[in-house]
Amino acid sequence: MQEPTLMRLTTQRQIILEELLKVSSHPTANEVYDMVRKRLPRIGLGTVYRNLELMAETGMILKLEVGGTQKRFDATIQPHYHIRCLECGKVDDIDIAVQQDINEAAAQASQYQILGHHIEFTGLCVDCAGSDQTASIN
Amino acid sequence: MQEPTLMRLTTQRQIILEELLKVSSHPTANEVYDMVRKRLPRIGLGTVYRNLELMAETGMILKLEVGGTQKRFDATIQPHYHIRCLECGKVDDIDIAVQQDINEAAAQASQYQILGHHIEFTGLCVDCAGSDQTASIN
DNA sequence: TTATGTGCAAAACATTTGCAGGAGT
DNA sequence: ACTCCTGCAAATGTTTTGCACATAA
Repeated sequence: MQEPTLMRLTTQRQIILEELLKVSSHPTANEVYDMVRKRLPRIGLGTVYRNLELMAETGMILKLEVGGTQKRFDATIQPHYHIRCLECGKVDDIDIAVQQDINEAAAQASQYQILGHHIEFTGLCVDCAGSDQTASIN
Repeated sequence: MQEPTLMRLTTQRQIILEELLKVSSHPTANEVYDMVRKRLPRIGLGTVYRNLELMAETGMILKLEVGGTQKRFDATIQPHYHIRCLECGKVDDIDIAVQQDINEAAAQASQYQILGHHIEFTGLCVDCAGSDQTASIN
């Protein structure tokens, strides 16, 4: 008899989740690695990637596939949207109403089986809007 | 006196743009490379990357920062949204109305200077919805 | 003629993976 | 005990870059 495979509660996983819950900055895998390493100096980057991926698959956290070169992770799992600074790459939550109706519209406009959507705004954050050298891409 | 720097019309650029105009598949840089190489066998992948980036900066084409591991490029520059298959990674245009009002909402909800937004739907394409092994991430 | 662009190859990043030993249940 | 997980290091995949030569204007 095979029991269903369960995700073990390892120290590494606990601490990754704890650290992710502490911040609202949508860190990249490498930033999570840096945060976690302060408490678990011997953790490997591979472990961080594996666990972030696993936690995203099981719905404990969100993997943000926003623009830029790296994936980002978010412990806030309620549906919400993001805004990314084109200058410095920072990603913030943006509190506007979730467009519940557009999945329906999308279903009518395509052959796809719609599973969800994400809106990403782009712009300049307060810090970068001031120091005003025309935004670079990314 | 310095004339404004201009983008030279090289054979490579012409052909990259022509090939991109031929398709509606939002190819990755590597796919563009393959397409272009049939006509210009000695072109380098670096040249393709450099030119796609440059053409995106000047607004001739769109660089799509959608989910998945690679950036994609689109010769359709009118604002429009996309849908990505979670199973096979394909990206299609989706013809729903552009939400003109949400940039305004975003401006009120954040400190950012809003420059734009993009909506990415996720789901299963016709091919993948049929062969129904639970979608993998990406 | 000369600044800009190209091909090529190496470098730089981001992410994934194989494996031998370690730890949760 | 018996998997599943981890650290480490190597491999993979994507994009960028340095440089000597070529070419559009």
